[in-house]
Amino acid sequence: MGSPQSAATKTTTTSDSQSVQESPCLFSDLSPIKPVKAAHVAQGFPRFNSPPLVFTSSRISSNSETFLLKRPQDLLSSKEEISCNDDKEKKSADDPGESKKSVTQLCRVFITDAHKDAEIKKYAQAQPCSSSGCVDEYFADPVELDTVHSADSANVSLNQSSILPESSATGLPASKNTIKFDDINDMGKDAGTEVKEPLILSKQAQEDLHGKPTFDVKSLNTEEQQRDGRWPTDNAGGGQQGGCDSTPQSLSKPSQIVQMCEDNGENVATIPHRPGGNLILRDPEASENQRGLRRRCLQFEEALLNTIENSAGSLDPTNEVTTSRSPSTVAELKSLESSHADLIAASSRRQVIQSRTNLYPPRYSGNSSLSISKPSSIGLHLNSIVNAVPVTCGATARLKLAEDYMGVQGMKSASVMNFHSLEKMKSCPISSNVVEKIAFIAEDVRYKTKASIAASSSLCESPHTTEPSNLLKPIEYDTTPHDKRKFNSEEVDSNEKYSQVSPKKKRKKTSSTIDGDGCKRCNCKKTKCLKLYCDCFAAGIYCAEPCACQGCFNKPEYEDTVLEIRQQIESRNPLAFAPKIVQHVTEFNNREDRNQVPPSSVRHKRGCNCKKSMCLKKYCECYQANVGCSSGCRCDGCKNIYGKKEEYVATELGVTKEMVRERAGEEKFEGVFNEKLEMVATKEDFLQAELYDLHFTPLTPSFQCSSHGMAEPKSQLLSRRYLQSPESELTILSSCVDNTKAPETLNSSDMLPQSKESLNVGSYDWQLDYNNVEVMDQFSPKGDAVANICHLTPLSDQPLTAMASSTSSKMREWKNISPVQLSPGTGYVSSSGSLCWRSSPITPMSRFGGTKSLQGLNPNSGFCDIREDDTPEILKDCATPRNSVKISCPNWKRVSPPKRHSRELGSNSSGDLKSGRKFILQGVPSFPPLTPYIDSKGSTNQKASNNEDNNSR
DNA sequence: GAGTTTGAAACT
DNA sequence: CAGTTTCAAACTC
Repeated sequence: MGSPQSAATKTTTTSDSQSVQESPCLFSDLSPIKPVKAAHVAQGFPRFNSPPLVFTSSRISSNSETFLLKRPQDLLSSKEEISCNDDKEKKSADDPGESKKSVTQLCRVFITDAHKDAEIKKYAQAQPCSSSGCVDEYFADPVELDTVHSADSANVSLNQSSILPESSATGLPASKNTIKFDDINDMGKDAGTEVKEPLILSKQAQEDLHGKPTFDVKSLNTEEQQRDGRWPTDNAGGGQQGGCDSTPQSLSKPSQIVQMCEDNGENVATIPHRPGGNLILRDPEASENQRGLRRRCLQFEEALLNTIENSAGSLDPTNEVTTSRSPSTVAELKSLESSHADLIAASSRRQVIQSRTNLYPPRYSGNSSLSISKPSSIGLHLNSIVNAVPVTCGATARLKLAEDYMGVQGMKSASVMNFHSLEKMKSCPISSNVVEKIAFIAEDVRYKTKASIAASSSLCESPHTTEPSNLLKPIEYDTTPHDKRKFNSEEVDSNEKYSQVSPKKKRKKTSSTIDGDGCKRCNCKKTKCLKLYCDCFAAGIYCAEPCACQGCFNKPEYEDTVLEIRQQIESRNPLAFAPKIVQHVTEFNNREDRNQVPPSSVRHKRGCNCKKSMCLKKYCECYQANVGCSSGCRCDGCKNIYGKKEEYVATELGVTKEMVRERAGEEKFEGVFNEKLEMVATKEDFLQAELYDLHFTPLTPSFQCSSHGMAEPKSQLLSRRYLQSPESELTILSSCVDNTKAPETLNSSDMLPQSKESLNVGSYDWQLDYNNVEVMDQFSPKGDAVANICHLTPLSDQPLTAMASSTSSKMREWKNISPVQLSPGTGYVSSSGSLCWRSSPITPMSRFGGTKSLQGLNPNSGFCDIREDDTPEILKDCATPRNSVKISCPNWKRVSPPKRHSRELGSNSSGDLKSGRKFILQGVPSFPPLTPYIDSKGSTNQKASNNEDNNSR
């Protein structure tokens, strides 16, 4: 696929990113075109990613011009070196034996670097930095954006066009178009398709407006100049990328978001939405305002975006694609309305296309090297958050495109704020709740990104994002000295402490409550916010201003350390960061009558252990989450106002039995199965709950589903270890709940839709896959599991067919749900994010690499884990559920035996397992959706799976 | 705001 | 796996 020629410039440095060669071309090309991956994975991301990249590059360039240039190259050229350096710097990670770890670390490092870069950028912005800071908000766009590339010009042109219709259209010179085409050709199908329309449009526009290219030209020139100054060598790569990204955002972020949501499968559907974005362009004022917002968001987002892009190549492509497409559609629409609009749109597209073309090549090249790039995306939770934000935004925003657009930006900014400054978030119209959710999602995303990063070696995603990420990351990397990484160093602590010292500021009892920013306002003094004691850390978000923590390392600056610690914790407890609160959707939801998930369905995965508070105070996690106690709780004298443990158990049993019976009757399962099913059903509730959580918090969902649902009842051991941890996600749920205060019902409703969506996307097959995945996960929760899953690929399993029949109904129901819901960033992103997360560094990458077909696979990572738990339980219940559990228990990540294990397990209890799976599927319809998303993301999963195998081990 | 209580997280 | 310690939030005054 020839990494585009242009790309060669950058790629040349990396000459060999192994994976790059493989996937980069294809995927890179495809990814942009193929909305599937990109869209799925990164829908939310794309916006952020693209723009940030551009901006970041420009900004960064301002701050550390040379660094940026060099870094990308260096990074690309020699990831290994970087990795080595990182390792050295970071720690003792140097252990030669752990090449894999080093890789992951590298990825992380990059990510962290990206974050750091972002931070630096922020600082730079704060500083008088010439162009970036001031200009950004207003004129800056042109300049910074220009640096970014065509995107900027596009934006400018658009803006100007709105104001001065003439310039925009003509602005895009034919030469550019030609270039674009070339690049596009290189890029691949996506580019080509997109480009064509834009070209036409551009031609028309040109005809209409003949030469007023001045504006465009100027913008371009300025951009080029800046590029030259800043990124002499990297111009094509980073700048273009950024430009591409930027344009999309400006033009059609809303549309993109929508697309992201809807397009889980593909972009096509999204196109219609795009027009909205175009419409925005129509209104000069609105566009300008948006610009301001965008710009701000971008600034904050930049770093994150960069990372995101890297991580989620799919996203980038989607963005690009959307932009390209949107123009076409937009142009059409506009043609109807006004020639000016057409011209503008065309020009914008042209520019975008150009940027793409330019970008892609580099990206591709970068992709090859991308393994590195991945890290960028991953970055920290915060980064992920940022990334996630878009997704979440998409989810939330899907409802309101235009509004959301703004809101989304706000969200993004907010998410960014989490990391950097929450203040901006406030400006955003979006509710704090949304922001919180986003933040959580972001975390998930971040993990995804990590995974993607890990996968960077893997082909798929890397191509698109990789380059940008690489560029950014490398730069950031260089710029952001390793010092930060060494949170170990006391200096950092002291610094942070002093910096943060504003202790107890806000804390005030928001306690668990999350700020609009998503900040939990922790007050950690000894843990440096690197343990689960820290709400922020547990939630996967960076500590922010509101926090009164001392010596905090949970900051973007210390992403590396944060990631490392996170991994450590996850290694101990894969579910440590999974949402604590889970909702069972399965059977209740399955039935039409039960459309509403009873509030009781929401429960704490792990359950509380209250002895004195009687579950009537916030000491009780259940109470704190506004959920009732469940059978998983070990509390004494439970008086939880949201639901007593005893009550829950009683109802659960009754419900489960009924459910089992009905299904048994319907499905005609054997009596033996019925018993097992009952067991499963009880567990399923937990699982469902988990699934529910997943919807809210993609990252953990899988875990939730898997472990708790099934396992908790049986053995807390398994479930707990796997599922228990999930605070972050839970927080999301809790946050939602808190916000509404009728958390259960609301959440359930909300969650369910998402889950449904996800299910829809996933499709029945997915569910099956998940089941398999679960099994797999049990063996190897993380990457390995994924690989296994791939093999299993669910559908294949026959039992699945049976399952399908039973579950299919549920699935269908879910499917009935509007795809849009599914598309929403939340569920979608979250799922992916969760997956990434789980798999976290290791597996995630491979997953991403996978292709759509792999969908099931991707979800695997996250879902697999969940399913694993679930299935295991089920299996355990039926036959030898614990076997699976045993496998999983030891060390999910480590174990990760390939397919064999899963199958073996299945074979062990083959009949049982199958039956169990079926049941599970029925019970856990919600899962499929999630997985599907993941799958979509994971479309690359298959590939990723391959990579995962490599990466994982 | 300081001190106490509580239960989760971490450690052994 | 259980018990203990540590930790930070929740709570009280």
